[in-house]
Amino acid sequence: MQNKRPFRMTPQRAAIYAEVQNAERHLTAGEIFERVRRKYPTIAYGTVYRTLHLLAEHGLIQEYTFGDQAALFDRRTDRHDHVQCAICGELLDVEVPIALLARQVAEEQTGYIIYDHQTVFTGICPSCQDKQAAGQERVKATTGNS
Amino acid sequence: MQNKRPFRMTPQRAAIYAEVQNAERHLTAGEIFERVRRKYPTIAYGTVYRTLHLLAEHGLIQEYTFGDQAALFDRRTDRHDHVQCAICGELLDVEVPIALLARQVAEEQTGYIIYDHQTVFTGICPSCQDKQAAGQERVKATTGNS
DNA sequence: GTCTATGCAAAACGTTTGCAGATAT
DNA sequence: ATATCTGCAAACGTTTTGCATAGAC
Repeated sequence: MQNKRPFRMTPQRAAIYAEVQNAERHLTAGEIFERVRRKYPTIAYGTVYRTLHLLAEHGLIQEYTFGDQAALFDRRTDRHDHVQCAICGELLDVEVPIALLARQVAEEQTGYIIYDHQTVFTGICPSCQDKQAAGQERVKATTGNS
Repeated sequence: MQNKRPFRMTPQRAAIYAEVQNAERHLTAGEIFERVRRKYPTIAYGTVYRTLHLLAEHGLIQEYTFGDQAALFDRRTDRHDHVQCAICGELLDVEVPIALLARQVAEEQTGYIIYDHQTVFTGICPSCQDKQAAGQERVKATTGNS
């Protein structure tokens, strides 16, 4: 099922892979490009994209696209879901064990053979909840509203 | 919560809305543009995009982006999930009633307040299952494999 | 010597935007 | 009159691609 053509782990590719592994969060290709460029100032955008897709094809990283934003790359290679804050955009991993039940329902309804799924929860993160609460206080303190 | 600035239902906007309503499946902005252009040959891409976003803001249609493909517009305005065929790309609506349980789990794990979610199931549609089966037959009939 | 990878630059793609003229209230 | 809407064209951000050079096996 996987592309088994031999591929070389060149220094550039290793650096790109390392950035994904060491990232504190999911990064866009552009962010990875910027970070890798610190060590390889001549690296090209095209190389970064080609490498990220190569790594994803070989199952070493995962690529996600949420909404109309730039694609994000994830060091995790196992299936998991995400929550995203509608205000600040923060994106977190989350484990929601509903796979079997949900897939069965989907298969029965459609006749498809389902082998994967992805859920994105949208909400408000704790930090933005606090900011909202503070905002409400401020509104109450001044006037009703205009 | 909704933009209540008055907006005019111009002939162009009505035509765009009608195409989304009458579509046999989810359409991209480009497809909607092509279809509306049959009646309004001078309509501009920009008008189509602006109108689709306007309609979505007012809750008259919904916009989805899956993977890195172009955004799709849906006449349905209620929450529902989707299955997509990994081979032919067909995209279908599906109803998977796991909302409350899944959201609770996500909220507990992250501290977020969740108010929406979207699941995309990936699999193989009945038609592509048949084609695959036929392909397997052909392979067996000729040789083991090269 | 042959195949693969890189850098560069241009192009492709979907989408958004500034603006002047047209249209509606 | 005043505000909104349209068409046009240019710009935008992301991603892909062609090609010549460089490097690995």
